[in-house]
Amino acid sequence: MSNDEHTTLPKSYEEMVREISAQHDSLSKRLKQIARYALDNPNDFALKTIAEIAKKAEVQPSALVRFAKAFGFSGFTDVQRLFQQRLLESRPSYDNRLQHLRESSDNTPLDLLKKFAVANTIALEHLVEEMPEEKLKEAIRILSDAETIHVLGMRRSFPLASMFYYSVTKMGHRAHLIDNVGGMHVEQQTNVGPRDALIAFSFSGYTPYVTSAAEKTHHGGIPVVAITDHLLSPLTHCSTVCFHVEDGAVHDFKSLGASMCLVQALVVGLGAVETD
Amino acid sequence: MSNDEHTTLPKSYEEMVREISAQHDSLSKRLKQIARYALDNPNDFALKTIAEIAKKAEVQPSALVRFAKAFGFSGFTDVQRLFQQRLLESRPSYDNRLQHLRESSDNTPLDLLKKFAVANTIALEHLVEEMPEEKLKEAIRILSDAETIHVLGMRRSFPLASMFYYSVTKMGHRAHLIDNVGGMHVEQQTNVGPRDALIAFSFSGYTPYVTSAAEKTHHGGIPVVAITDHLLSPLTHCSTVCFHVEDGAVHDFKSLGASMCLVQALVVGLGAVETD
DNA sequence: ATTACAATAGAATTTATATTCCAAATTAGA
DNA sequence: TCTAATTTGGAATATAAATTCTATTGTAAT
Repeated sequence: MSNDEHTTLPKSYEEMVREISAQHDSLSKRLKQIARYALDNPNDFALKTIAEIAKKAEVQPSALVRFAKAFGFSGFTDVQRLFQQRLLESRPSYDNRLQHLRESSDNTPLDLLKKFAVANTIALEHLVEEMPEEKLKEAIRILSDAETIHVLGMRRSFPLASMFYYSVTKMGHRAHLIDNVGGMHVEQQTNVGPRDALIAFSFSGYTPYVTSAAEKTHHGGIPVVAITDHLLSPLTHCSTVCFHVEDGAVHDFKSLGASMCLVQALVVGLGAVETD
Repeated sequence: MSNDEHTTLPKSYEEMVREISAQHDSLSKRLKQIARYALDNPNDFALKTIAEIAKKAEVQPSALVRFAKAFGFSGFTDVQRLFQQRLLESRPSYDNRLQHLRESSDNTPLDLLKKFAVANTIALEHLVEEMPEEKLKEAIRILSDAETIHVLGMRRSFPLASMFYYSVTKMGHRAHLIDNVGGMHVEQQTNVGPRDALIAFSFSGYTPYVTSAAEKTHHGGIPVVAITDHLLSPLTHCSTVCFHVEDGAVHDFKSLGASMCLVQALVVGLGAVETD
């Protein structure tokens, strides 16, 4: 009659999550929808009534019951109990882990992760505080006016460049990534036309080619938006708008969190302008 | 007839507790009994039914309703909601902050920047809290044992892949970026040998090739470290270790801050192991 | 295209849960 | 001690929620 359980029925929230993720592929469309909702909104699953959950998840109440049965339960109530358990387990008291972290000298992987997270968070705060609104607007105006945006960033900056390129093309803007494939950066760069713009990323190492490319473009009267790490960076004086982003570092490894954030803001800001 | 409320009715668990302790002396015997039970077993009050609570507290169900009314509520259900809130408060819901953020008013460039910064910060907190130490260690062990680390990530994930590649080679580890230049990803992938490892990045779009490459590698008995965005991602089941990172998003544009952070932690962790 | 099968929505039903009510018990004041 | 007011227990009721059932829709195979 009903679903034969190929598997033992979950006894805890964790088991349930594991089971959901394991069975997910073999579930029907509606049941998948519920599975996703469960994982994304475990609190609702714990406290709301079937009717409420059904409404929010945009399914029928009966579908929730079927969901429960698909995992071997006798009804949804049993599933709900599992999700309630989760609320009871571990209510971690809020510690001042930021402070504690800085003092800790360990370098276990988890410690490193925490340090990077803190470094990034601080960098993000800085970024927002130091950012003059005018600069952002100006940069977006430049990029928006460009027929094609040429994107340049090597080595450490390449992830930023490729991300900008991906996002901005996704938004429908014409762009070109100077990736130096085949060592053809010179050829790639001669493509920059008078109605275009260049966005250049360069950090501490300052790959010479990036600097010289920005210089040449800037002197040619083509607008350059630069993202770099220091006022004394070579890009400061060969760009129309220059952002100085201090990314957090741990053991000399810069984390690009803040720069990424800026890139995204530029791209989305660009999108907002262009759909007006 | 009924209890005139000398006081405004509680809006939160904390207010309720304060009210209970304030009124306690003026309550009847049975109601005192219930008050004590409520303070000692707030979890029961949040999750059990009236009948169950009544039984455990050795009172009549109706007494619980009277208790609620004594504090100005229309029924016990309202009291229960307050006690449920408490369970939710202890796990601050990121969703709420994000939600609030998305709905917030303006979309000036500076606003967008702020939104991304907050979204990233939240994602970072999340990342750290949810990360099991074992997973990190396991991943680092796998990568460290590999003769060559093959790095795979397309489209949106390409920035992550290229960053991992850059950092890890900088540290002196042998690595190979599957960048699909010249459409040669198939050829690039056949290079993965039995003593190597694969690290794969894939998010929501789940570029099919990345999935299939991970599958093939995994089934070939070669260790796979995956970084993806959801438990239901196709990578979950074709990887030796799988990280689920929820990056913040604004206007559907995911910011890679948290993923970047994880990448850096992996790389530096790897460096720490290898210099031992 | 046709059939067989599985999945689904929504109404109908059953079950459970909360609330009300009132008679009985308790307490306080005279 | 007697009376009136208050509190209490527990059955009766009303309300809400979960579950089942069925007609309908969707889907895959022939």
